[in-house]
Amino acid sequence: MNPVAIKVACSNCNLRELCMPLGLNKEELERIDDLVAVRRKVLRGTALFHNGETFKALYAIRTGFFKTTVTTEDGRDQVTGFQMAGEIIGLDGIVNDHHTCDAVALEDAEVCEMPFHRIEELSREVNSLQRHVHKIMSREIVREHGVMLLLGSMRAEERLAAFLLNLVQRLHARGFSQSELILRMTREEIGSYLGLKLETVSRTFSKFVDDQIVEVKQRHIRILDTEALKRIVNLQPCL
Amino acid sequence: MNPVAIKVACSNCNLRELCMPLGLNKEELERIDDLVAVRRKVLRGTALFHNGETFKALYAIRTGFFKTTVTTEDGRDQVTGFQMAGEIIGLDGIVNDHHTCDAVALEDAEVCEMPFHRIEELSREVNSLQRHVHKIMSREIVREHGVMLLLGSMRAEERLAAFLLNLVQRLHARGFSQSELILRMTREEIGSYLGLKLETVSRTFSKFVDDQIVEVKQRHIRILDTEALKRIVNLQPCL
DNA sequence: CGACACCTTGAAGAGGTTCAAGAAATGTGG
DNA sequence: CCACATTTCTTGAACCTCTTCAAGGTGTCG
Repeated sequence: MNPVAIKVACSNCNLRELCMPLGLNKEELERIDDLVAVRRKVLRGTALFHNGETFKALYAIRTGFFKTTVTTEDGRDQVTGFQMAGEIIGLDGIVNDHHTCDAVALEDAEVCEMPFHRIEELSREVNSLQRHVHKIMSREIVREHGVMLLLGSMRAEERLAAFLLNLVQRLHARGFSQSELILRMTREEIGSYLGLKLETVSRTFSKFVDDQIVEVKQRHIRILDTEALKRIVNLQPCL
Repeated sequence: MNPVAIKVACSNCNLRELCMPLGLNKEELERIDDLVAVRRKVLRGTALFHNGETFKALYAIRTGFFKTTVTTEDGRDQVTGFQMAGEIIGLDGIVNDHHTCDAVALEDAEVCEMPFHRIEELSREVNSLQRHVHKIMSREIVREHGVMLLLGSMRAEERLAAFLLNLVQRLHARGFSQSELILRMTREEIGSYLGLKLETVSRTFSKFVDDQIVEVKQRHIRILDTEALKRIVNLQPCL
């Protein structure tokens, strides 16, 4: 665990608008640069942090793709989210000074490590940073409400449709295609996130292919009919 | 919508240790008193705030019991949590300046309304308050991870057992019995929270009664065998 | 006391899981 | 670069858990 460390600057980072507040003046921007202690590379399959580890920093993803998972005493685990460039991970560690989930890179990744004590210091002085931190945490709470809704009340097809729409929407916001994507995770990981078994995920993909809603070649997905996916998500169960 | 408003002080509130940071000096305590704009009474069955309403404040529950729910376009809704005295609600509204869920009182309640701009102001100056706000939000994120685990990977009995253990533990922390509790919510609301139908909740209660794990008289629950509940939650599915 | 909301229980049915086998892709070492 | 091992994905069939539909019971409140 000796990460490659490179000194960097937010002020000329092209992801700034994703992970940092807008409308900062020059001086504030320079101070924000000091937030990032180091950049760290995280190889595919390795963890950025583990459940139980001491919490020291939040991480802004520069490149790559992560999953976060929680685990029960008896070894079951649940994927709680997939994170991509510009998103922040590590918020779970703040409460008890220890992380309560694992963050694992699903492809080679690079993150900006921002020591939390510095975030707290600086956000006392830069109001827009304070506001930003609050919004990021609130956004995560709201996202999780959505996942609870999905897990609590949707059927397999609805879950997978919602999942695909969400992924493609976030990718599109980052300049990628609205209709094509490459899944960075296995069927099993999708299933864990959606509360389904991997076979069910696979079968549901196959059903979507039959219905000509998507094309699936392994992890390469092409969405043929976005509207159909939206209809599936919003579909009233029966009446 | 013209709530009963009473001016109050945190400094002599017996719930202070639940909703406010510890170890404040006299001056800080006095300033924190100014956080609470008003107290508001919320009658059973009425909402403290609604989905879509402008976000202005966080609320600390003084007395009573709430549920929060999110709703889909097509009208399905999901209970995202039950909140009791000393807990904070409203965090969902920070991201977009609008609430994204409903908070409804399940029994007559009283809350302390804390305008969020004041919280932000004061937490720039009182470090322990800043830290406290961060922890509250992080705690909510971690709680929701737990719910995702429950919804994504547990079976009906495990869900209900986990639910009862969680409720009774929180009640115990507030000085109530470790073994007796009165449910403030219907079977349907429990079911919504746990991703089950009300009939399944009812049947699972009945099974627990058969197994002499609990006594159930409507909403009055007596836990006879806490260990059994814990075993059910931690039970490995098969192997 | 009667209306209404809430809860329980039964029987039938559906959706998802489990188990199993095979195919396709990926990685590894010679 | 190819053969082989490994991981990942797909598909089928049987099974099981939870849901749905239905009816009746219990409790509460005007």
